[in-house]
Amino acid sequence: MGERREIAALEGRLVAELVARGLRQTGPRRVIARVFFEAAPDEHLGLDEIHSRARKRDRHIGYATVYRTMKLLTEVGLAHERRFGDGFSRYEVAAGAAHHDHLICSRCAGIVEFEEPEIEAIQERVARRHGFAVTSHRHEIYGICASCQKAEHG
Amino acid sequence: MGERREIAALEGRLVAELVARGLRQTGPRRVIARVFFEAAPDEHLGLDEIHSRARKRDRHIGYATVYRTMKLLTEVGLAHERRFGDGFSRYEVAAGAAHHDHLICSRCAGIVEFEEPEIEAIQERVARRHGFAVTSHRHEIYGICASCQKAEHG
DNA sequence: GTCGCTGCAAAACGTTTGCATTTAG
DNA sequence: CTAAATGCAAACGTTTTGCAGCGAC
Repeated sequence: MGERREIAALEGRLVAELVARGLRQTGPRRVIARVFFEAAPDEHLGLDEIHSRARKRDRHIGYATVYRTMKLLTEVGLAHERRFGDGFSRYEVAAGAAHHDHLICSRCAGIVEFEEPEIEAIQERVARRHGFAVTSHRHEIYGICASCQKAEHG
Repeated sequence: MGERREIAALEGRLVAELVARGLRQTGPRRVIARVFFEAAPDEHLGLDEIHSRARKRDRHIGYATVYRTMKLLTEVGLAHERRFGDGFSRYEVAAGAAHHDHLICSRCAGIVEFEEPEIEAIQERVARRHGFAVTSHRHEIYGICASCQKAEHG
């Protein structure tokens, strides 16, 4: 699997960004970034979760450092901050490539990602019609997932 | 203009809901609902703004009452709560009819609404493919609006 | 030795709730 | 009269910041 390779690549990009900005490579940063990069692509971790996972590797890491590191990762384009309806921010690895959106189950909070180039195209057209230059977008579909639908009939 | 009529209609729906639920018609509720219903369709007021407008008509209205009234309006389906990226909730009159989404200018925070049935259709298809029963969605396109683009070249 | 980074604790933020009082029905 | 609604102030949960000490370079 290319997983290892991809994480290494992400870490490489981070190091490059740090150097380019005259910032330092530190233990906490490395741990937090790695926890984040290693998360399953559909986990969408919140600060709390990242913090607790990071602590398993270095007990001293503080919440504020997680916050600041994720902010940094977002600024350099390695992370995307998402705000679903549940009150806190979640982060996902910025897919260098295709953008994707989310299907969110209102019952079990499960999240499925999807890509739909056709929607992206239409959306680009809509924006142009209104004179907007698109920088990003967010598209979330809320509903009840298959397994929760089944459970409901029980 | 049908504006007056429409506000009256919305107020009527609210009264009907209140009666149906055994709730009371009170001064503060009337004022808050009216402020909300009278807002321009693209204003997307936050609690703060609704509160301050309501206070202009009744100095005694408290923030908590605005909060609870907007929650009520949301529950009975007369308001939709929106959370854009700016940290607080905004409300808009629930268009009984067609759903619409938002184009948001990252520079001036201006908001333009749009409807795109084609996107809705595709999205329905995507959800079905994943076994989801759609209940709602949110689609926001972020970018720079025409006038901010011009300003930028200045 | 710098200057950035860290952890802690505390502030800030919008949202939400407990409670004593007021008021619609 | 009674239960619902109100305003205030305080509690919440999360995000953000101030600061003294620590550590990368």
